[in-house]
Amino acid sequence: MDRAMTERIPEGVIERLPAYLNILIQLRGDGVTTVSSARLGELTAVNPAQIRRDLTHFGSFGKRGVGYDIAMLVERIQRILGADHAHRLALVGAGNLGSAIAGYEGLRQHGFTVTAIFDNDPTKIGVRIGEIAVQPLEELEDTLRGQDIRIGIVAVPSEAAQGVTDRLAAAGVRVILNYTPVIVRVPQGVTLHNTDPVQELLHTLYYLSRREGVAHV
Amino acid sequence: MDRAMTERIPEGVIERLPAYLNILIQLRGDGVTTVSSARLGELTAVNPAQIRRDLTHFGSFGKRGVGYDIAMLVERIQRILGADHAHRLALVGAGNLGSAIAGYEGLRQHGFTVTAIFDNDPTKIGVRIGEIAVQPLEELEDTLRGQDIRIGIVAVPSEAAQGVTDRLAAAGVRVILNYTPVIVRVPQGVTLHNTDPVQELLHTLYYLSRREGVAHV
DNA sequence: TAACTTTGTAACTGCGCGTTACCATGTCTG
DNA sequence: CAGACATGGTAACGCGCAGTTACAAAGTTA
Repeated sequence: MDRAMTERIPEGVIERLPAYLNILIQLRGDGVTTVSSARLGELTAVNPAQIRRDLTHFGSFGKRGVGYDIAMLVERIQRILGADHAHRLALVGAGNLGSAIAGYEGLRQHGFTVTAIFDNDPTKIGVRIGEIAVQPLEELEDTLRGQDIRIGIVAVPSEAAQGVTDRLAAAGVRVILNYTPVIVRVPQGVTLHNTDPVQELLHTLYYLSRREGVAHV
Repeated sequence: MDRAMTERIPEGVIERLPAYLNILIQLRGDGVTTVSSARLGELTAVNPAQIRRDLTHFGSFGKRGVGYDIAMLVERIQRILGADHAHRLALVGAGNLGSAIAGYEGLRQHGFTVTAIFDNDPTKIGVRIGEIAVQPLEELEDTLRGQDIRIGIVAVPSEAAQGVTDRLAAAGVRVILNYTPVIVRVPQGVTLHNTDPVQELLHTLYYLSRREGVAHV
């Protein structure tokens, strides 16, 4: 309990927790109730000992001779990540990518709800995506102040990325997911996460040209 | 250059190369011709010494007292990654996400061209996305055999992910990008890359709750 | 020529990861 | 009930990568 407050948690651990959670939720959906670190290791491609050690950073959740209770572990990981309560998202950009994000099933599953969508294309204003009507970009600040939104997603053309990011940060957003390939700057205290599909493609491309039979997961 | 064949390149290096490339192409677009490791380090948030050392794995590209010639460095990195020639992509799933991927500007910039799009929704067959008409899923194998496609993108609903992956792999695809949250299996020799936006969200969420002192675990 | 800039590279450190090992604790079988 | 078996918790070790510092070599500029 207190360990996470005092002890420094390695970055890699925090990166793996969502992967564990993802698999655990799938297993729970299949009606499985317990899982061993060995089995979880197969499913996530993580060393079983590593999984056990990762979890001990936050306490001791398993039962020896049995494994981990999936429902309980899901709850614990969600609590660790802060995914045990709902989070509102603001989405900027109502194009194909924005629509894809807004309609993404997985978001709701983890308690994320897109509650505001912005675009500066007049033809898109008022259009409903899911249950949310697209608002003009000018209303961004007022809307975000009214609601309590701390997470923003940038899915606009590259040239608009920095401007949108600045406005989100100024409006109190604390986490920004950038889906454009440009590097944007954020003020201190704002967490930025970049997701560029092309960079991932280029990365895997290296191994394609090497054609090494070694599996790369 | 030959070193890359004999020497083992650390995984981290391969991950950073696309980031360098991305910035370099942006700089080139701005008309800049040379860049120092210090400047490139600022723009990519990577330590300058690390950049220099990364590049020495593949040879010595810089000029002392000057820096790196951007046009040359772009070419070299592209060659290292295998992005110096065109790659055809097959896209499965013509929904919002698929459309976003097919229309993504950054793909063409790096020599990627979506040359086939598949979907099993009858209302989507024949619809053009960009210049490509959506084909029924049944034609996947024949189309891929005809063209020489080694990269596939899976942007379908979760329940269809494994099936589509299997068919792509069987049709000779060597690199698969999975945009669904489910874990799919691939045969030996096929490189799999998973991109789940929700997992990235959950990851950043951890730091959001820490900063705000929310109780946990 | 002299001062300055920047790369290439070596050396050192810290640390996360993978692995091994072993005990504690639970289940299962006969 | 007793013993065999399965599994988590935890410690210890080694490896390799990242970050840093340092500095000589090579080029530029004045």
